Amino acid sequence: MSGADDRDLRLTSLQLAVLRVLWDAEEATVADVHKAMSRKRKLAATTVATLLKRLAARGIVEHRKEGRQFIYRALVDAEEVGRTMTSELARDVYAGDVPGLFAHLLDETKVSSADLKEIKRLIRKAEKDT
Amino acid sequence: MSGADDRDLRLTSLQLAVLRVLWDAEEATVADVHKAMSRKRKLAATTVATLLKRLAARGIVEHRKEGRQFIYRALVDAEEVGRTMTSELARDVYAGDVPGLFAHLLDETKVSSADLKEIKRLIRKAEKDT
DNA sequence: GACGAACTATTACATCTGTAATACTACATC
DNA sequence: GATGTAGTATTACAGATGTAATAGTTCGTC
Repeated sequence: MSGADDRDLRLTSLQLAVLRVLWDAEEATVADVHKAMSRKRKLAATTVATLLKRLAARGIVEHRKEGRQFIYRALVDAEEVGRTMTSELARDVYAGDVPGLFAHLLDETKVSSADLKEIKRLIRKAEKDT
Repeated sequence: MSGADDRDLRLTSLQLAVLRVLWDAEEATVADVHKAMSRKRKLAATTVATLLKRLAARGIVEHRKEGRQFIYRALVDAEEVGRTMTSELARDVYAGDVPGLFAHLLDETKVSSADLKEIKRLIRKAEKDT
């Protein structure tokens, strides 16, 4: 769900990294997010707090207060963001040439044969309900 | 070719719109780009000039002078940009879950059956040279 | 009830982006 | 050679982003 609101879902790599933590954890404090991200990027805790606050201002996440700390949770799901950004990529970079996008996908990110199998299943499904 | 340079290929929608003109036309003046874009976005000619100049500063395009005007051409091809941005999307949004990305692709952008056919061909090819 | 610790809020600042107005320059024409 | 004109160069400015330091607030503990 989380609706087809009007929020702008153009998100940067860093913002997505923050969101990922929330997607994985459902709810998290600033400290939690900071910790979870620390493996990949070493940012000051206040930086993470700023990022979360900005995302909150955009309606991408929200928080409730518990004691003196904030518990954040995402207001958009990965589904939504994925769909949006994928369509934009297809439109902006591939001028709508979806097979072209797909070709790159196959080519660049090395897709495992298990993945290929899964993808073929998806195609059969798509063919059915055309 | 156009090499695995160190240029940052993170490009916005607007920047890609400019690039698209150059990709389609091989070479173009500011006026050409302005005109080509005008169907979609009405920008001042100086705005387009600014965009091109900034892209040039980033090494994404280059220009040569002819008379008093500049002839621009892209220094990166669509291939390159597409690959880069697709991998980033897969990494950042899908945490590397390529079938997930693909599922969205099938689901959201309505893929024609011709495209599905083409995609299946690509898969067979990928399976072969695994 | 004073103090440090744990948190959030405020402020900072350089860079990039979108958008364009204005200033400058050189060529064609009268 | 003065002038309009077609182009580029310079300057502007607000909003977003990455990054964080510092300031303020509130518990828990002596």
